[in-house]
Amino acid sequence: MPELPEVETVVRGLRRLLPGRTVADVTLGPHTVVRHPQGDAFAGAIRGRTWSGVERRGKFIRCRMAGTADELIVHLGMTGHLIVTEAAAEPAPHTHFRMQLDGGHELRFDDARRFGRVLLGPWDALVQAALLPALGMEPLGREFDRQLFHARLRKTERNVKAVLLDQAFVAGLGNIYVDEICHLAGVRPARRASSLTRTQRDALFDHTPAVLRQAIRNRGTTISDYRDAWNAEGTNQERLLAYGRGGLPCLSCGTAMRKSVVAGRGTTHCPRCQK
DNA sequence: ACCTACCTGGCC
DNA sequence: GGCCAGGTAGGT
Repeated sequence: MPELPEVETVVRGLRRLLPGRTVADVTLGPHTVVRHPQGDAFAGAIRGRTWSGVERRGKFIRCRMAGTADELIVHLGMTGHLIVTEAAAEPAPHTHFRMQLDGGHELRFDDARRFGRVLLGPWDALVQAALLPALGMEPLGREFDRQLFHARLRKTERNVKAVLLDQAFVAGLGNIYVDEICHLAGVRPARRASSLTRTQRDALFDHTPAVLRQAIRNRGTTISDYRDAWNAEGTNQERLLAYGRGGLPCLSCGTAMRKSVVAGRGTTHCPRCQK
């Protein structure tokens, strides 16, 4: 479900409440969505702690706690929700943890498909232990580097879609926004990356942050499941040009958009505008 | 560098 | 009943 703009919107929502709140108690559901640490250590390390800040890295949410290098790390998978709510509110189905906060709120995680992941620990140590993946460039950060982008695309035999979906290359892109980026850049997702012109690579590089920033302004894309930290839907689905528009006319040229499978994912492109 | 599996729910 | 879905990991 959630890609970088949705995760960023959740993070901004959490920042409005979490910092300064203390965790009075932690309740875990029957399913083991917590990957690390196992057993009671997870709840024990969080109970009594006070949240300091909330950050995003790729599609991961990082909730920092005062006085420790440990942080709560949440990946929403396809259907996960990290939500702040009144403590009295009925929990959503498939709620996997609840954290009672001072002031009458709870931080809750629910995830029907259980593709999400929850970990606790220092970020770098978890990467070292291979419990977290090493992530590539942040597309909205200063480190998003044009030269590196060109070099990587030039040398791989994979298709453009697979490369852009690779979290070890650029962190945070997913199926929706890769289709949008390719459409705006005029590039077929199935194109072998090494066959692109310099101009096409530049267009992909330039449209990546633009597409993500627009989606963040629109508080994310809600197709069905996605909600932010305050259970609100996004509006970016009203602005999508490619994703979900198979068979519909291209908004640039009117040609019917084509749906296919690229890199194992449903993919939509305009056969006329995208080369 | 590909597959397939992992889950549930919604839609045809 | 079968197919599809915004996510990754793990095996080939």
